[in-house]
Amino acid sequence: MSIQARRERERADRERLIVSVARELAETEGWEAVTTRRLAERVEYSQPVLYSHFKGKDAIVAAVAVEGFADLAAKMRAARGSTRSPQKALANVAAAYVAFAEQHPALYDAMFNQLVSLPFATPEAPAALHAGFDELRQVVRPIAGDDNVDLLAEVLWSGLHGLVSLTRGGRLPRQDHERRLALLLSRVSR
Amino acid sequence: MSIQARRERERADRERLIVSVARELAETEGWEAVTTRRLAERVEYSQPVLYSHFKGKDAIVAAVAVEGFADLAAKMRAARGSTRSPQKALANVAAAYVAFAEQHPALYDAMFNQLVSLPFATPEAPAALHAGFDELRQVVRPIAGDDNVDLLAEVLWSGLHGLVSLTRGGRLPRQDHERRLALLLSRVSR
DNA sequence: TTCTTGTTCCTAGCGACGCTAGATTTTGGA
DNA sequence: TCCAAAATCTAGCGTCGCTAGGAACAAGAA
Repeated sequence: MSIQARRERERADRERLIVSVARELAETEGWEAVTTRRLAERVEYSQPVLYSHFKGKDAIVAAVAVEGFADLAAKMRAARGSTRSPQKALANVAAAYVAFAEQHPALYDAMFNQLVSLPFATPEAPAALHAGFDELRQVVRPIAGDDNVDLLAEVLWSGLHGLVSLTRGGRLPRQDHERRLALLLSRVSR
Repeated sequence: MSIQARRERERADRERLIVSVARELAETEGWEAVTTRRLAERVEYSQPVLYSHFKGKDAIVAAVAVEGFADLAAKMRAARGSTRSPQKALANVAAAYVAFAEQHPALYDAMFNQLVSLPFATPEAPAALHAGFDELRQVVRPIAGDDNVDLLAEVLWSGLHGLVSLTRGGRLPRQDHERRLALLLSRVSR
């Protein structure tokens, strides 16, 4: 009995190890450096072990992405803090979102580009995902007026994501990034 | 003299053929089906001829993307037409943008996701790219107020791109797509 | 018309990828 | 101590982007 418990514990540890090594490798060298061979080598197991934990490479990327969503949600929560002014709260959370994307480009990639198959706008979506979206909802509520809060949160999210992803892809010059963000917020918030 | 001209003409034809076959293959079967082998087979040449035209596969994708930018710019231009009302013009152009992304997902992917190395926010950027951005500028000018027109055009672009790409990735439910778009426009345009 | 020279193009193959079948080692219990 | 089962590895499949080196071809000279 206890011995099986130990085995399960070890398996869970190894699974966490795989995910964190994948994440670290992606964050330091980019996703193109994350191959099943390299990953297996760093985890100090052979390739097939990866497939006893995850259905395929995509599933590993997905696991990393879920970590990313949790981190992002936490960052946004912290940024909102106990800010009184709705405008300030909005600005802080938006800035946190953008900063997260800039500081963790590979993670952000996994969350929004790499991956297509994570359940999202459904109840089965990871909790961290709902938590992150809730932050946007909170911060948007005071400025929604007659508009639907959920919809406005989604629109804000779209604006932030668009800004971030066009900038990261070189589509927008990095130069006026701050001004664009400020303009987006000022327009969205009236 | 004339014979070399013929050769150059044939080379140019073949290059166009490669790009259009790549585009067709991508649009019908997705980019993961566009391999250099399959492409070469459909063009009825061997793989290495691709590399005598393009530096690598990325360059072929880039060529397809440039076609995409031209098409998108044309669609937006047509949508604006001679619309009188600034609001209507904005709505039409935005709808055209979104429709293009929905009708040509693979093309849109090449333009905004697949590719990182196209020169963008610089003078060397393909003309079609400037043309497309100009459309946004035109349509945004009347609603800019005291704000910088270029910046507002970029913000609008970000919003549209965010909406499109989150929806396409399953991050936003397709259901209220229209309402989100309307909300984005109403917020941005005051 | 035949030969030579330079270009064009293809065959074959390299290293790396994600993934898996089957052999081998390790493990815990009889 | 031995055995069955579980865990793990070795080896390899098919595919990828890309390229070296040779074969086939065309154009000008003899």
